[in-house]
Amino acid sequence: MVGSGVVSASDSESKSNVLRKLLKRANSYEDTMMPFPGTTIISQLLKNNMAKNGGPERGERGDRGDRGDRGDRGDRGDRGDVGFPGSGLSNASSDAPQEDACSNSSHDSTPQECLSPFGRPPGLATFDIERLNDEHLRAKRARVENIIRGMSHSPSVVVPAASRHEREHEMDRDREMDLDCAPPQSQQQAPSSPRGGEVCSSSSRENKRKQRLPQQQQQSFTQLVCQRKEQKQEERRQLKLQLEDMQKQLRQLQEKFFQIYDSTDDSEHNDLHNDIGNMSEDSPARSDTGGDDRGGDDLRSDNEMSDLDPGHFLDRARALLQEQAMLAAREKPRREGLSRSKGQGGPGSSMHAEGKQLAETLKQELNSAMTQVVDTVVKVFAKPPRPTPQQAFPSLSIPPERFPTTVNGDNPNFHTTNQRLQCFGDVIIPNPLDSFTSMPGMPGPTNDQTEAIPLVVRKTPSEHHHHHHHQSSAVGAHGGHHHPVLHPSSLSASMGFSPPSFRHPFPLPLMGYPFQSPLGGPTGGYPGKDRSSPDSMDLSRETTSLRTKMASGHHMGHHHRSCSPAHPGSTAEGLSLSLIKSECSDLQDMSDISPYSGSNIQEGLSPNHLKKAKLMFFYTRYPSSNMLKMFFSDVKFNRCITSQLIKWFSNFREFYYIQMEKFARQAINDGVTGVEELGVSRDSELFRALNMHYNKANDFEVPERFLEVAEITLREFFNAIVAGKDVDPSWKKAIYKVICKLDSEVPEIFKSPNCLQELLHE
DNA sequence: CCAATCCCTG
DNA sequence: CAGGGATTGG
Repeated sequence: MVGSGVVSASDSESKSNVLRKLLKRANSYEDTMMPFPGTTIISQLLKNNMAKNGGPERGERGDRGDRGDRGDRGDRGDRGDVGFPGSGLSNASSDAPQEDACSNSSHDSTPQECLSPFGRPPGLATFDIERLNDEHLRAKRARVENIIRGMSHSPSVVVPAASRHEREHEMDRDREMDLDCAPPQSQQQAPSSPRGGEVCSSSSRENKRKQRLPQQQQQSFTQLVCQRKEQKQEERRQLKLQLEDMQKQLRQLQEKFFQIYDSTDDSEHNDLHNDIGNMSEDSPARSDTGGDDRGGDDLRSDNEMSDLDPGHFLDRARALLQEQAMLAAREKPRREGLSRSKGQGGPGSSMHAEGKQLAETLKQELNSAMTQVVDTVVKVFAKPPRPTPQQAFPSLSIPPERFPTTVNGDNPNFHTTNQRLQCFGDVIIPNPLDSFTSMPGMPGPTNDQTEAIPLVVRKTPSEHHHHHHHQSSAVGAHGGHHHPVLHPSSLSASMGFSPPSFRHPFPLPLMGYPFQSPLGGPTGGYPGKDRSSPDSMDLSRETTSLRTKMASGHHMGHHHRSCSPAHPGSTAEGLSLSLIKSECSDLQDMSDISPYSGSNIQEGLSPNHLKKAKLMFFYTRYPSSNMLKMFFSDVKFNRCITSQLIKWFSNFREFYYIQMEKFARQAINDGVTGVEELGVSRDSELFRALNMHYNKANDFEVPERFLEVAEITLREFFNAIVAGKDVDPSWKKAIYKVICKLDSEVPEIFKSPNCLQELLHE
């Protein structure tokens, strides 16, 4: 567990780092910082500030996230199935991608960037003016920024940011592989459910979180209550840790700020410290040991924050930055000719006064913001654990006689703990079992009835527009449902128990494919990743998509109750955590109530998916199912979806080869004698035919490699026909074998659910 | 046995 | 493209 000792240690470390970083300001700091989940809001804001200032880091963005993450498909057999599910993920650092795989490298709309919790505030445009001639201020701001950065990396994080980021990648890869290879989980039977296939079941992996189970587990019912209480306290403790970190950072920011502006008014300084100290009276060290019976404390400030949400907080912070900018701009003319280095030696008094004023404002704003954050967090945990009238914790509803006696030899605590944890930490993964049942080779009752369901779900244009609206506005500051500060990914990042799915949302495809919903159905089983996009917390989007799915539902007729309106009070809470919690309980209910809910609301493949698949065909003719899962990570994969995608590519190939054969024969009929005369260029008939099919709108630049492959294929056919091999009924198979080795890497951008927009926009 | 593919049809 | 039967390979 992250103890206070760790915090202080990294704290001192950060301070020393600060000095070093002040000296050598790395241009690339944005890269390392951007994807760091623990980045605080302050540093985010400051970073945005810097970006607006036109820092040199602008050009480096495209590099991020474009690294060919995967490679090594050469040895894949002519059958696409590598049999090793994780193979597509395994070679993180290997080969440089092939030439065309880089065609999108300069594209700078990586998922990470979309994740930036808030857009550039329009008000900061004033920076553009001063940016031209105010070197001093920029340098100053840069220093502040560096300070922040130094601090933001340290608290409660023992691992250096960079390696840590890498490690999370690794972990997730492992997790995915585990997921794929995992043996069938013991399907747990909820007492109320006639068939238990989709009832809440957590893999033991997700149970890594400290399982401190008391010894007297025989006191089943009351014991469970106690455990839950402890869990809650544990989480609260973690949150407080995080809070303290933020406070620490704030304090350091204050100090550095004073240094920079040479404002050495100690009284105010101390005031602020006192304020912060007051706020953090619930110190983590204390709650670590004590921990019980402190709910009253947490409730104390509930009423102060009725209208509070992180959006508000962001607004305030943004206003703060604007204020800073204004002050600095006014200050600029006076500072002309002043000594540039103003470490501790006091420059002019006017500057002093203004700096002081600025410091005052900053402190106030920071203070209030901090207070709000604290209150918000506290409120979350003061919130009753059962937000919905339905049963949020199925473990509690299990008849008591079930656990005390170890029936069938399995540990009763396993179930209950899992279920409980699922409702707590792993709330983002509503039903992990669903991920399992969707894997190939996983026999599951939930898959059976999906067989005959039409797979392409066509949404109405209005709904489409709706989604777009949400997407575009999601980046903005309309702060209702976006909670960058307390977003799970940033929260859990510094917590000890981060549930797997909270981690590293960045390099992975985000949710929100134009027609698709982020969180899928009630069990929303994505293949174990990418569900931490801020958008995925968007309540209205979620409900919309649910509604969409049900409206378009092809007589999936199993009546699950509508879950759209079923987030009581979530918006009022304005916090993703609570939102998730309530959502979890809802999902829990779904699985408990409706035996078919597991695969009932399935995500169909939209026309856009088809389009994307066609474009992908330009790169890969024989994608493995695992590859497809990776590139269509926004669909809930089950047997049908997989089959359909594979069928698509099979159809693509069919058409492709038919064209090849046709044109080869045509060439022969035209008197072509040698393959040298056969070429495939962008204006050849063959290419036009192919492009017509896979890229009808011609809005995608077909990679050069595809032309080469097409040419090779054409020549293969030509040679085979000329050689008279076509008498053999299976003469094409040899050609297939050749062609299947010519697949190239699909650019990373295709993993993004929004890749169509990004690809076709260029 | 199952997944992937081929082949054909509509 | 989708469905469906046949085939193949693990």
